[in-house]
Amino acid sequence: MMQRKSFGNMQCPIARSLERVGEWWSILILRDAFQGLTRFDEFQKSLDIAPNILSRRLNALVEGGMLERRRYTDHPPRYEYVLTERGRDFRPVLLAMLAWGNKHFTPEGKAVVVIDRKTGIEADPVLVDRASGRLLAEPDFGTAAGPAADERTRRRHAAFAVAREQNGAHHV
Amino acid sequence: MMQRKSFGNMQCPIARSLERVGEWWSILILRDAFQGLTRFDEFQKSLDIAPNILSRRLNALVEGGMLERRRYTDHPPRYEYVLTERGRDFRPVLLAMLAWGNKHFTPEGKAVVVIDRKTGIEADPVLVDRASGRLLAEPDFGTAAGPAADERTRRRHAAFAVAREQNGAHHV
DNA sequence: CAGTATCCTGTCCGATACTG
DNA sequence: CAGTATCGGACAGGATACTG
Repeated sequence: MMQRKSFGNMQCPIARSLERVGEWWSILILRDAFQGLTRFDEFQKSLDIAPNILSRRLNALVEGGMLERRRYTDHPPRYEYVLTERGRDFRPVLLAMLAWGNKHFTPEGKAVVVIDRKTGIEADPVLVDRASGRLLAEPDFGTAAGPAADERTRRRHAAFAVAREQNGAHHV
Repeated sequence: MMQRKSFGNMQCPIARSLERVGEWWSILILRDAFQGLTRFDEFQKSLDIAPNILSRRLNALVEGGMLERRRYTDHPPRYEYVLTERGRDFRPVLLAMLAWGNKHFTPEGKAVVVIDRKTGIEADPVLVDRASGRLLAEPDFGTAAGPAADERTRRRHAAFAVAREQNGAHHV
């Protein structure tokens, strides 16, 4: 009945992202890819995942454009899986999840942290606006219907859209 | 056999986060909660989700500490679901996913954007280190085994751990 | 309005065996 | 080493009916 993954308003970029990385393993595979893993059996050992499942997820990630399958030796033909630009762009999501997990699900302390590779000093990942450097926090920042929004999306974001259109200086 | 969600190295904060929000709907429900939705039927209409499934996911989110179930009227007893601090802290993940989706999966243009609510100007979400404000990008920043890392985690991050322990100024 | 109760289906995943 | 092929189980999710 469900022809393919389809969740509510498919215009939503979050829902679209989930179409690509919604499966459990996908995100962990990408995480490992950022660790530098590229080969089938590296992923398999790291994740302790059944080979058929790994194959399936890897192919899905390749098809989704997050990984590229590249032959690294000719005979026998051997392939490695490397992050594409799209895959690398997923990194902020991963780090945001890492920060969230570190804050809320590590009663025994942090097992993995983000560090400055030169100094070894731990970093504290926060999301900001690139131009202004301001923290992307409520209530200063919110979401709004974008230029390509359809009716339904626009209705969802009515309150913000108003503020945006007026482009005024009063708070909502 | 699989008693509960368990993926490879469960020390990893990303894997732990996935335990809580790994199901497809969970993230979309949180997204809607940030839109201000609080009531059962609001979620249901917005997501076009079966009521039993919504009930299941909502309860899981409450149990996981992301949402709080709060009685807002006594007779008849009515409840609303509001974000807890843990739930609100998930926002950067959502916005990072939004940014990723906007960059890669919107051939027709952006349907939803992050804006400054006062000015209506679109923001460009990027992840930085809170203290230094520096972009958390490769190769300057990476992940490393934290203080609570077990053997396996430490081995995974061997290269980075070295840099961290030496705390030196040379690059890896 | 805010769910619960049933029943059913899809598919993600695990286990295992096998191949170039 | 790098996968494919097959089988089976668990569970997320869908459809629908029903209740206070």
